[in-house]
Amino acid sequence: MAEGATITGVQRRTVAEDVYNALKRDIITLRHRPGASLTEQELAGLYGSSRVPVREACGRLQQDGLLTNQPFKGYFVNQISLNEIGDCFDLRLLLETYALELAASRATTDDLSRLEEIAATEYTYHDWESYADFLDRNLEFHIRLAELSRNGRLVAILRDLLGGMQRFFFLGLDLGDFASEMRSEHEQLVELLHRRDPDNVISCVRNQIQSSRDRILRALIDDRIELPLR
Amino acid sequence: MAEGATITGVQRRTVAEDVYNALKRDIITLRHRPGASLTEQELAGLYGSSRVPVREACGRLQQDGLLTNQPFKGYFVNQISLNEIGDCFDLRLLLETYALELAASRATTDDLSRLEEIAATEYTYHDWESYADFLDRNLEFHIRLAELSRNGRLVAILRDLLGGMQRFFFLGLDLGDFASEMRSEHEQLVELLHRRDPDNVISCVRNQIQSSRDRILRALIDDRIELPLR
DNA sequence: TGTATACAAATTGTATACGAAAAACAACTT
DNA sequence: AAGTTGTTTTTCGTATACAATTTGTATACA
Repeated sequence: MAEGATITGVQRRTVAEDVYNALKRDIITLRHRPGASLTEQELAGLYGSSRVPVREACGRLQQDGLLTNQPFKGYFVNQISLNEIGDCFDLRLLLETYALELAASRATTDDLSRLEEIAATEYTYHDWESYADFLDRNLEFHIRLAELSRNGRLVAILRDLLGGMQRFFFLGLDLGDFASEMRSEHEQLVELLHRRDPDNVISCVRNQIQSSRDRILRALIDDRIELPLR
Repeated sequence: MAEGATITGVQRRTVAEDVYNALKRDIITLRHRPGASLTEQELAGLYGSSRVPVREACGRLQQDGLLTNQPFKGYFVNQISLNEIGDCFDLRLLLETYALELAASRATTDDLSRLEEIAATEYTYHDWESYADFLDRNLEFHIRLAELSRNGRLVAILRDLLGGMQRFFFLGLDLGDFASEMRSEHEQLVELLHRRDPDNVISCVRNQIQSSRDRILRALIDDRIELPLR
């Protein structure tokens, strides 16, 4: 869901879709800074389309929690606040552990094999271009993981939540080279699922989420970006 | 969030907003049956606007999980499946108990007083028109309750989830006269929050959600609507 | 100087027209 | 009768033009 025009999984190339992806990426990679003001006209110029596809893209980004519309003033890139980061991570913990609890009992060996293939994803430290790609694949991994819960609505919610958090994750990546660390975290999770070890799966994902949160908070404290404290 | 054009809480009347609300209500009250096919043109005619606001409305309803778009075929009202009902209720249990857990420790006496005012909402048995209004106010109550958690993202998720479940709730209402029962359930919850009794708050809401689920499943078994079994 | 008012500018909201892509259908071939 | 091809119809996607609404500004007046 929230994936635009789809034909049973195949995505049609539409201008609105392109604008959505491009704009989203630019927000996530902080090319558009939190608080920045963007008008439809401006965006239409920037991304080479008319205002109609821009409107559609902005509408979706509003639901993604990345943009806010102020009538007759324009769109504004949502601020990143410590509160919001905390809220999101609390929810991520709640929902992702729940998903894995279900997955541990419902996933087949086949499912897990398929998952292994995309667990192996890394990025190149200091290569900003690779960050965005990594974030996409990392998101896909977590979504596939969630899909093992066999609860479609849960997957949709997690997709939205994690999608909205990509911007946070981006902050954490440049802080240090965690590429291989994160990769082995992925593989460890799949391994534990293979062993049908629900308790350890839960505590494992819990630790991973905590360390992800810590990475990001450390990046913020390192003054990598100025942000409102509440 | 997900509330269309807003000026600090005040909602502007826009055609797209009207179409969204009207169409949503018609889907929730089953005026558009699950599986029904709707084209943009058709909807524009039905709701007296051009296709542009219809597109926007349908886009939002897709994210709400009420519509699906099949390119070049039209929009289709999503089916109601037992699986989906189960999934949604599982999530509701998880998220709403979590929200109340937070609320129990974070809500002020003032918050609770304000909540009491909207807890008292009923519907008139067999008066279908009153059902939709009741569902709206009931949703508002649960959202306000969730807001006491002070986790804005959680509120947004619950708004989407419960919003998408309105159609299920609708089914349950006509099964019997639960108006006063639901009202006292609301009041009981607020009462327990007042007493700062977290454990009982949780078990209370758990019971209420269970009985809500049972009502709906009973309505379905009573063959009130034909639906796919998986 | 302060305030009210009228006007101009900026921005979004909506309708409409046109084009592209897919689906539905019919005619044709084998 | 089945499959294939070509045409028509349907439906969506996009650009553009215009209307509605708000904001900001300048001006007149007290």
